[in-house]
This record gives sequence, structure tokens and C-alpha cells, in this order.
Amino acid sequence: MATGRTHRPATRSRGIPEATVARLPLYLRALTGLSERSVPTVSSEELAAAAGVNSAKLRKDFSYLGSYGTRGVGYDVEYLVYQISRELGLTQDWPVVIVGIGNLGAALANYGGFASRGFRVAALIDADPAMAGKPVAGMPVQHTDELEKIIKDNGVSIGVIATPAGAAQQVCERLVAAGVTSILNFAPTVLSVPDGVDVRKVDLSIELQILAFHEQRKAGEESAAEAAAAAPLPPAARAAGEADRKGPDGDVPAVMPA
Amino acid sequence: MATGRTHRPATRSRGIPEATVARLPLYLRALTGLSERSVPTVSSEELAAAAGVNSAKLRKDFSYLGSYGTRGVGYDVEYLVYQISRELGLTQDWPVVIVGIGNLGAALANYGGFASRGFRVAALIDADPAMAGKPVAGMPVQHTDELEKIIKDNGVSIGVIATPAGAAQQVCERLVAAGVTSILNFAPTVLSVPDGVDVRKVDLSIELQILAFHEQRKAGEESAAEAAAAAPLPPAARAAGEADRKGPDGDVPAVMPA
DNA sequence: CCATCTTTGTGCACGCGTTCACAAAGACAT
DNA sequence: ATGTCTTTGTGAACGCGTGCACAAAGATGG
Repeated sequence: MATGRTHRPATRSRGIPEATVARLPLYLRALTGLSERSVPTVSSEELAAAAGVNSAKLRKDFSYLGSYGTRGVGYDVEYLVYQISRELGLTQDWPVVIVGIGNLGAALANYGGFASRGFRVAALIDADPAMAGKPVAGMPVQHTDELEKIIKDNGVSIGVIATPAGAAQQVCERLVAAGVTSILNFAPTVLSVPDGVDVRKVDLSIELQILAFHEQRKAGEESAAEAAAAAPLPPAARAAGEADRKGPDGDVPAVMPA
Repeated sequence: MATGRTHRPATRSRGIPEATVARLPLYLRALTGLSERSVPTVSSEELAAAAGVNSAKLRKDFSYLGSYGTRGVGYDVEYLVYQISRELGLTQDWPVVIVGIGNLGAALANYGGFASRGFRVAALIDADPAMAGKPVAGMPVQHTDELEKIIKDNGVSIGVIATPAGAAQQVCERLVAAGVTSILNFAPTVLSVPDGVDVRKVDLSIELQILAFHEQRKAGEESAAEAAAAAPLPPAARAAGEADRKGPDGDVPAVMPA
């Protein structure tokens, strides 16, 4: 999960739990698929399967929105699509700026999933003067100098940061100062923002590391022993005149470090 | 957070809670920064601030790994870097294949964060014959026909899917059949995999929708009333001979839908 | 109009994760 | 060696999220 919540410590917003909010887009996607196939109604069981969740969880999630189902029948697909869209705020237009038009930024600019759901890329911004004016995804890249003006002129409240890590915090501060209150951060850094600003983080490297952890477990623990034995610097080695008090193996037991 | 856990229902692996595992890469990144600045030791308070978490949480997280700190002093940076790296399995080499070399796939191939931590891009694979042989990130793209051979020859156990949604499930099945047991999925689809295969999902569109939800809340609820009034299809409208039993406004109350 | 059957909506219990608060441990000074 | 001071490691309480299981609601058929 590349998701990284920040701030707003699990506050439930308007009675809807964060965990439920995070699943609404999932339901919406599944429902959109059904809608395109002109399926009129769907049961919690079917929809849950399509969204990859438990049906009881789905029903409880929907119960936070209201009683939109019909017992004995299920949920009206079109109606539910509308209700969830409205709840998520997708019935309105959200202008978005992407800052940092490198490989990732360009990929995001071209990503169809943005435009498809109320999100409109209002501008692409990069600090490199050589990029200025170059078209990416059919839109000219603008220089960072214009950032504040772009934000204000377009009423942008959501910013996407795809810059290198070193530039992210500064870009973030300029975005916030200009009026942005929600940030999607792809840079591998912890952003600090004032209260009232939401930050969500997508970190590709972290996701892979989590997978590696589970992968290593699956591969078995037999290699863990040798790895521990090859430990480079027990913390005691840092101490000055202290040789070792815990025996020849130091504080590194056979199988697992203490 | 673009993170989507799948399978392994919150099973704690080798006694280390999932939530802790998800934070280890964060700590590791902060520690790496300190290490580069040759900081010898760090307190839980300082490190927690750098990683953007609570210090008590950090100490508890580390306690699952073992007692690597020194009371009154803090943690030895180098030693902790090694221990976390080992725990995450980053001391070994992880060959990775990226399937689907569109805008996103190319961005991933160029992403430095992969190579920096034990992950080696072993191959880039795409279904488009026109892509075959074309160099991306200094590496020739190979055709999907070679998928199974590439996986087996390189001993790949981690696959990254960056294909369109329609192709993702099929690619996933081929990867799994060829021996991949961990998948990082960028396609906006729910992948179904057999037991023992881990899937993590990164969904850019979902992240934006979650931000939009909170953004809408910040903007106030005054617009919610009119939006509800403009509801297109109350579910009762679908029924045949039934006009309305709940009064002229149907089942849409003034402020919030029932 | 009544009986049956399907499916929702939810009360309840359980477990994980977070946080507090403090005792234990060790560094450091005297 | 002893005392003080800093910081870790963790016991315990709390809250959120999940899933079970069932009663209520409505559709459907006779």
C-alpha cells in the first residue's frame, strides 16, 4: 500500500470513517464498470466480490452514507454511483497542478485516470527553464516562477508534487502559501505542512521494500542466521575502551540478534 | 496513501505487525540521511521527528526488532541501518521485472529509488511488438512472449504491473504461473491471486479521490444541500407502477440524504 | 392478503494499532 | 562507588476497524 496518511490523526470526517472513505473509490470503480454494462442493480455480495472486499464491510460502509439499498433486491447501480460520487466530491471540477515534470510527472500528466473523474490538469510546472513551453500531454510546461499566479488564477486547491526529494518541501511550502490545501506527494520525503492541509504520500520504493520483507519471509529463515553472523558493527564496538563483556560472540546470538 | 493491502489478512509476520513493517522503510530513509551526514547516534525523539511519526510508536516498532538502543544515549545509526535493511531483506539482491512500458512503466524504469535499495530491474516487458528492442532507461524492451523465460532465467520473484487495466489480470496470472510471488500493481484493477502471493496496489486516481473528499469537507457543507436536491435518479424511480409514497420530495430530505 | 424468501442494515465482540506513562537501564559526573 | 539525569523499552488502557450473525424490511408468488 503506497498510502501514507498524514496529519488529521484518524479523525473521522463527518461521521464517515477514514477506512471507509479510502474504499469508496474502489466501490465507485466497480460500480462504474457495472453501469457501463447496463446492470441495473447489484447485491452487496456481488459488488463486494468485484471490489475485492468483504460483503459485510461493504454494507457497513454504505450504511455510513445512508440507506441506499433495497432489502431483498440490492443496490441501484446508477443511484449509488451518483451518491458515492457526490460524497467524494467528484460531481464538481477539481483543477490540479503537477509540479515536477520529469519521467514521473510526465506519466502523471498523461495518466487518463485523472481526467476521468472530475480532475482536470490545470497546469504542468517545472523548475527547469529548458522545459518551459515544451508540450507534455498536449499542454505547455510552465516555469516555477508562475506557480503562485497559476494557483490563484485557476483556483487550484490540489497539488501533485513529482519533483526530486530535495525540492519537495520548498515546492510544498509555495503551494500551500498560494492556497493549495491538499497535496499528493510522490517525492520520497516527509513533508511538513501547517494544520488544515492534507498530504497523501505515494512512495514506490516503500511499496517494494514491504514486498521484499514478505518475500524474504516466504523464502525461509535459514539465511537469516548467516546474515546475522555477518553483522558489521555491533553498537558496543563504537564505545571507546570497552572490549566485550558478553563473551566472544559479542551481543549477536546464533540465530537472531538480541 | 496509495497502499492497498491484499490477502494475508493483517497476519503479523514473524511477530512483526504489518503496520510496523510498513514504517520500517520510512525509518530506514531517515536513518540513511543521518548516516550520510555522519551522525553517529540518534534519539527516538529526533528520529521520530525526521520520519514524521510519534516517538513512542517508533520505540515500540523497534522493540519488535530487538533492543538495539542504548538508554540514556539513543540508537546507533549505522547499526540500525543494517538491522532494518536486513529485516526488510534489502541486504540481498531482488531482481524485478516491469510489465507494461507505457508512460508509467518508463517512469518506473527510470526511477532511481528502485535501484538504490537492492532492487535491480532485470527486464522491461511490453506486449507491443513495436516496442521490442527499443531502449528504455538504457535497457531494451522485451516482448511479452519472453515473459516466462525471463522470470525463470533471472529468478525473479517480484513483478511490477504497469499495463492498462484490461491486461493486468492476465499478466498477473502469467507472472504467478512463472514463479512470481510478489506483485506491485499500478493498474486500476482488483487482481485475484492464489494464496501465497502478495499483491500491493498503488492507485493514483484513488489517492486523488480521497483528497477530494477531504477538500470538499473543508470547503464546507453548504453546497451539499443543493447537490442532494439535484439528485438524478432516486432508486424508487426505477420501479414500474410506483409513483411516490413519501411525499413530493421523494426520499431526499433537505440537507442530507436519508 | 398471507407466507416465504432474499438481502439489507446493524448490534456485538474481538483483535490490532496507537498512545500514555513509567520503571528499568545505562551514561556521566563527582 | 554512588547519585543524578537522560532515554529506552514496555505494560496497560483505549479506540478504531473488521467480521459474525441475526433481526428487520421488502420483494415475490400463490
